[in-house]
Amino acid sequence: MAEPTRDSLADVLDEIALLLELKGENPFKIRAYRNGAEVVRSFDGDILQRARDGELKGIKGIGDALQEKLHELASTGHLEFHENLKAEFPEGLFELFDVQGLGPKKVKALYEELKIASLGALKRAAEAGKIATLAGFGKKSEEKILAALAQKERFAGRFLLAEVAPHAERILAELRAHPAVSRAEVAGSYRRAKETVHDLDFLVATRKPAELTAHFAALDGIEEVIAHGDTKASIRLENGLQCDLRAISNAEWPFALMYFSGSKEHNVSLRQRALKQDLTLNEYHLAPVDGATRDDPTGKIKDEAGIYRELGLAYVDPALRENRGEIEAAESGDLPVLLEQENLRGTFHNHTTESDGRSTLAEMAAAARGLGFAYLGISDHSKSSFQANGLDEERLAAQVAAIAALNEDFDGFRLFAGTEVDILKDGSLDFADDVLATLDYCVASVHASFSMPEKEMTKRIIRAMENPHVTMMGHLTGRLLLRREPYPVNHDKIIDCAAETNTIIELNCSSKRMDMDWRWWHRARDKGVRCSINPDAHHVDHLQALHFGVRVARKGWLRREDVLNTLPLDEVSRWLQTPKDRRA
DNA sequence: GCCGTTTTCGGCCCGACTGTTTTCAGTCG
Repeated sequence: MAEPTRDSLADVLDEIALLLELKGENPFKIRAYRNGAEVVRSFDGDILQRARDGELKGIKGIGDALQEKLHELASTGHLEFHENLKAEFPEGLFELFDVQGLGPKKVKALYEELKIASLGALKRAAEAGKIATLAGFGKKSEEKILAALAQKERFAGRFLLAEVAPHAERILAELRAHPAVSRAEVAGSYRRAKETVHDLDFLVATRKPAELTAHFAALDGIEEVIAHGDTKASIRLENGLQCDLRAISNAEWPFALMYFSGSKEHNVSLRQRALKQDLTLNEYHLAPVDGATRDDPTGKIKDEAGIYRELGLAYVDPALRENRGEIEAAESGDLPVLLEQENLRGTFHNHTTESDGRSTLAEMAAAARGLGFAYLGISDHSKSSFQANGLDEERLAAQVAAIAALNEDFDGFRLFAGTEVDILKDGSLDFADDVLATLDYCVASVHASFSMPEKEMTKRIIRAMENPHVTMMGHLTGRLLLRREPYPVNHDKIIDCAAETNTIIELNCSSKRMDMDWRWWHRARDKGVRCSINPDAHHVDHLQALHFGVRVARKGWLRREDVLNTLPLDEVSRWLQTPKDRRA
């Protein structure tokens, strides 16, 4: 078995939860495993080492049983309890859970009654009409299973944040235009700025809910109406994106908006907090629990901030609602003042037609000025990236000269000459130091030899960051969302190295990257690592990605002062000219 | 399986929709 990691520990706990569900175990026990997985994922510290050392005492949500299991898992790489559970069911059974409408009870019935343990077997049984004969299933269930399987084949089921944005805005505008709607919003993971979303959750405040669900179910561009009731409807767009609508009253708005914005974990935490004050929180109200003598605050709450206030908390921005410390920070008054899009003064890491971009140097400069930026960093590929038409030393020198010539004519705007230099297999760079020294800055990225063990890849990247000419680390894990897994790196070590060497880590906000992942920024920030929000633009239109970059940066708790490209031109110029070991 | 300033036992967040039922279980969010 591969070396255990934080994620593999959490994944095993989640898998145990699923297996216990299949066995029909106590639902609260199942929840304890799920909760434990979440605690492991978001724990602030080296939980892997603590698990190895058997030092997990005192972590909320990890009791005696989970402590022992995590210790066994971290120190030996496997868990007997887990292995035994797994042995009770065939491997393929797990993929059945990905079919919409199938939960543990139905999967169990399909397996026990019809010996179905794979998507293929499920399809064959449905087509043969066998499923409709099962108790608890009927003709409709069988049709739904076939439809869900077809849908699964056509669409991955998740979408990039930037990809769904136009649909979200279009539908939102149509809902707001309806005369019976007083307020409308997109809630859910879209509002929380998750890098990928599974569906869009719309919320409207109206006195005529049934009219709105009907309006929603009749929108343009719908492939299928999945469900349509008096207060709730679900549709699927032609691109496969599922959209849900909830219609509620004006008075319920703040409660519903909070509820449907999630995350689920954030909401659960708030509910538990409410219960300590004898209050029950749901999508309709924040009211006294049965039998409590206290007053009902529901009527005086007009917005989400009012709910937080009633619970003794500062307002929590939707991007932070992931139950990763934001509630504690809201209680103690330590929530960050988050970065705003208008704080950005420029951006680094952009390509031109000189390598694999589709806009020229002059076009990129004009586009950046059009957005009101004071500077734009150009960083075309280096020679090893021959697939991307990377520049050699000679072409790079010519580009530096071309940039200098353009800068002659600018007033209050500047192009910075840089490179996106390849980090070679051994951690050395594709350009020699004396070449890098001729540039304003340097982004270093991995573009080849992805399949290395974590240790080696981490060493490779650290060696690059230790170079005095490397300003920032580009797309740290090389992931392509929904397409390519990240290569394994030790984030903790890289963050520590970035802090020590004053190397910036990029938040590459190309919609398919969003790399480094938002989950790591809070920790990086606390260690003093600075971020640069870069679109990795290969066309003038790609500069728009910065909008989503800012939203994801906010999700990573980043403030204006944590982000290099919020500095005005004179300060950022001075900063780049200061030798790396003397930069603040 | 976890947790505790009402508790070391008895709670654990909860409502809408669908389909298969004839009063409700399962799934989803």
